[in-house]
Amino acid sequence: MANDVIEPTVSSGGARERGINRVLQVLEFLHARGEGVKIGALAKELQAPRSSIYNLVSSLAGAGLLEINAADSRVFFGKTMYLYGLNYMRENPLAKRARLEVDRLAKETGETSEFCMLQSGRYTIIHMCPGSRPFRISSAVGLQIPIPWTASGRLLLAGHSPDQISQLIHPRDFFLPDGRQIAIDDFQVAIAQARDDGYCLTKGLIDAYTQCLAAPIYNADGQVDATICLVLPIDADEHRVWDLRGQLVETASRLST
Amino acid sequence: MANDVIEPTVSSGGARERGINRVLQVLEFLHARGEGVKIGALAKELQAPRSSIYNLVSSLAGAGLLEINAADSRVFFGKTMYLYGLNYMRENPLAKRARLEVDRLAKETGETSEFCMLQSGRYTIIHMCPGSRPFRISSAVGLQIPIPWTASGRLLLAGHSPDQISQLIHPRDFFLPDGRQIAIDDFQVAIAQARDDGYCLTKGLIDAYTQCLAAPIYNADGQVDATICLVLPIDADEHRVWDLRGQLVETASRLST
DNA sequence: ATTGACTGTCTCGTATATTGGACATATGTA
DNA sequence: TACATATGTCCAATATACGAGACAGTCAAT
Repeated sequence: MANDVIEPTVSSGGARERGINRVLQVLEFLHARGEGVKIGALAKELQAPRSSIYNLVSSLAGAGLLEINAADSRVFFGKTMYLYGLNYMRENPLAKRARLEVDRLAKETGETSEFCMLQSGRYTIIHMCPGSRPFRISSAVGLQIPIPWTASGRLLLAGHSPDQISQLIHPRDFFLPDGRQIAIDDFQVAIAQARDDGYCLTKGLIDAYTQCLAAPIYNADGQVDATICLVLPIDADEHRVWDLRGQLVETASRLST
Repeated sequence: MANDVIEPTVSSGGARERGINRVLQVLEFLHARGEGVKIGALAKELQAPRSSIYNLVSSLAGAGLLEINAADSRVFFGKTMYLYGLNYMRENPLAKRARLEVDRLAKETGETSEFCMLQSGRYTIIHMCPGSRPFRISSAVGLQIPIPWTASGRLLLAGHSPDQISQLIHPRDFFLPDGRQIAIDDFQVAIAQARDDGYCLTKGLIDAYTQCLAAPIYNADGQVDATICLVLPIDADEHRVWDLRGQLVETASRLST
């Protein structure tokens, strides 16, 4: 009674999933894996009955949401998933508008420009338009990056309490690619700062040669729903960065509802 | 007994669907509809129990595959669907290569260029790159067009028997936008012709001002898996069309396994 | 104020989707 | 050749997801 522990979501052993949750498990796993997986391996990795996965995959493959490679019988996303997914970009009011603005920004500034959101607790690039520099930043649509590594991440967490933030982010994500560690306290301060400033600039975080400039897009409730950001070379002229900041914030506020 | 009718797939009333099939039903419906639908309407249109649809939608929305518009609570595809779908383009060997070739063709020829496949029995534009003409053909990725209206459609049906073809295509699809009807016999002949020629050219079918040039992509079994096609103005120089035909066929055969 | 239509949430009995296991083939390796 | 491991398909038993309906709340029209 003194310690009336809440059960950690699932009682014991392996989370037993059925029905639609199995479907979601499979899709999530394939997305995380990023390449085709054999059905057997899929069942093993998900700790699910082989027969269940066979049934499930053949249903999804029948609809074209998954495809089974004829050569090596690996399972991966199919063209129906692609076509369904395009509906999001075509119809979602925010995504639709943001895409146009991002493309415009990239064209006008010559810098790589991105539209980002949280997707199932992960920082995700929804749309990106490469800049015109010969050495391009390696970034891509669909890429998921640890939240603390990014300027956009700081803004996207603005509405969350420190506790939520600590829980949301895996400790390993506080280590940058080069091994440096971001102190969690500094991070919390940076988030508050970014919220108050209405933009965020991070220098040399993911790599030493770039700085990222991000601005928040608010939804009707005043929550940060998404961000747009520019990826700039670390030695960009300070006045120009300040000017770009203005453009970015202006664009973001136009995208806010 | 004289009229021992085969039961129309499901005994009585409405096709009773459960589990994963319900999921597929919902997604298919939303895709066909092309815009957000209220949950209640969704249940009504699918003739499904309201409570089932509520459960299903909230599961899918929880995963981000669907999203519920906060303002008017309409349901439509979500960003997770978009991100999952991108995996298809990123990883599918054929789609990946075809996209590059289509972009190249459009750039080199200045004409609208498309990559097409059958998706659940419907002719679908998987990727498109607009040409440089001032008056663009209105075509878009994800667009589904009645098979008989297109040059690609003729090639995609190459492997099917006349019976299969008749069954696959809805009678209404033999009527062109302007009301003209395509005779089914002529259509069958055109398919055989296209198969033998290894390409297909149709003039003024969808509209009077364009002709379409398509070439088949074969899979390992020698079946037509997909096509690439060019959309040209109806008065294009004949020699140029012949030259483009060569380029197109050559590109398609490079894409064939 | 009354009516009707719709939304979102919940409960409980039961039709059925899921599953463990069996089977026949295929692939690989000592 | 024999042995081990994986694939794809099928089946019967049963745990459970689904569906009918109840309920409270919202909105518009009369």
